[in-house]
Amino acid sequence: MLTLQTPLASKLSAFVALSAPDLEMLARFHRRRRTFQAGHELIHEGEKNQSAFVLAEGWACSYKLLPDGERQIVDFQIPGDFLGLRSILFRTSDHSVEAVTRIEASEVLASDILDSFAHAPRLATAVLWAASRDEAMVVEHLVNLGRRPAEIRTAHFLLELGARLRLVGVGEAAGFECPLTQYHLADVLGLSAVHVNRVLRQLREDGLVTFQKGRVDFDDIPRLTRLAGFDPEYLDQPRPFLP
Amino acid sequence: MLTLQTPLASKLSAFVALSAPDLEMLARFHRRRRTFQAGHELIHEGEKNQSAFVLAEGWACSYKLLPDGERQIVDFQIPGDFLGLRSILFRTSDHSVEAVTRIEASEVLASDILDSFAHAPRLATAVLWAASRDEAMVVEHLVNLGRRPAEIRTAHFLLELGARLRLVGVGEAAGFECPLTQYHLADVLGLSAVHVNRVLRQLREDGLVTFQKGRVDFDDIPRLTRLAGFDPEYLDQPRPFLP
DNA sequence: CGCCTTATTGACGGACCTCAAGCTAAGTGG
DNA sequence: CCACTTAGCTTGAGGTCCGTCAATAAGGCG
Repeated sequence: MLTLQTPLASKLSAFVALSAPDLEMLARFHRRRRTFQAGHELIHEGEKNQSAFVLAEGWACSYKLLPDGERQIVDFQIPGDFLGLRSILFRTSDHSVEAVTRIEASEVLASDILDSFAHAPRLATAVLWAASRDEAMVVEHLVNLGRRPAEIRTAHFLLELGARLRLVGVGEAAGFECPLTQYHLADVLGLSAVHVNRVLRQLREDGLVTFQKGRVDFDDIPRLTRLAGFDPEYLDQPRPFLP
Repeated sequence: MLTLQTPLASKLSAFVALSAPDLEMLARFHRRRRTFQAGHELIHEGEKNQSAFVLAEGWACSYKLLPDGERQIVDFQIPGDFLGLRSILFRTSDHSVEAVTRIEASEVLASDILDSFAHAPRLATAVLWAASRDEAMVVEHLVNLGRRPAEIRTAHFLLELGARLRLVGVGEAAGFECPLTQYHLADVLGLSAVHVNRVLRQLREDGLVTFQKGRVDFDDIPRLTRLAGFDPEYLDQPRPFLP
């Protein structure tokens, strides 16, 4: 019997109870494991025939660059997340992905995905669910950028990141190790690095969160959650939907 | 032989050549056709067991409300688009959907989707592709909100909308009929209605776009496209990926 | 030690918001 | 036919959130 050895398998199993053949098919996603240095760009916006990856270890981020050189980070990826899944369904990738830390990731070929759809429908459903969950996070991020002021936006982002990490068993309720710089925060929050710095100071002095020295510490979770209007519903991993 | 009678079927066929059994399965998505008045809320954020729909006629929008009553529109949907696909994969819907105009839409049950995954893998692949294309639009929108100033943001949005409509055979290159109010624009662009009004005037006086009386007219497409940094690559419908 | 990345803080300006008032067009009922 | 309402659009004045520019620490790391 196959065990749930990978973060992806355990994530998908939270949605669909996967059979032995499903897990075997899923295991094919994890051949071709590779290591990349921090800062390496795995997927290049605008280029054709890009691969996808499954992240096994470390942090990555997906982003787009604008004509004037500015960058908008779309999301950060943590172990168990796909990298560049969209880029194998489109001819050319609509975004870039780079390693934030040193990472380990397995290359997934288009044929792996397509075969799984043809021969393991439950796995296919699970992949659609994972893609939908990613989209839900992007949507929440979009609301964050469109309608929340900088301080609330930052608080919301840090709470979401903490919740996501907890779901894959990283960090504690009170905080987590965080390899991001204030420039990463600026690029994901649509702010200038200078303003991010001021907002972080404000949040720290108000006794809400401390973002410092590679760690995020939640100093007052109830007050912070209320301030941010944070509701983790859209991240929830219920009992399997398909038993 | 089945013909491509619905906008959804023709959209999916641009990605995957669907067989007769695929099309038959897809036809099941279109039983239960219903009509809704403008302003009717079809899908309710936070409620359980919501349906999904396929939009056949008219415009809809998906959005989230914030605690202070503000609204962020995530996207507009036009014929051939799914409404609330994510809400049937999650226990509770993470967003709301309402009709912008009078619309016609067919209710899609979770079982319709799941059966199609089990018995029509090519159709399943096509649905994943459609979901990924929606996500690509949300991502571009996110970049718009995070990093583009109001005027460029507005220009980009109108160009994207025009391009999407052309792909389903609505409107012309020079413009399109548009049922949106300036309040809709404000909610989708993350701006105040007052500022939207000023930006539209600016764009009109600069001879770039005219948004007036239920129509959008592109007055200088090359200059507008350059201003917005608009590249429709992410919307492209190439020859079928799976022949 | 010298270099480069990251963090910090101040001064100043501008993009966008809020409040407020008034306009137009279309509908509704007397 | 006309008062009245309502939804949508328009414009001005004034304030604020956040960006840019600039300078200085404060660490990693060869």
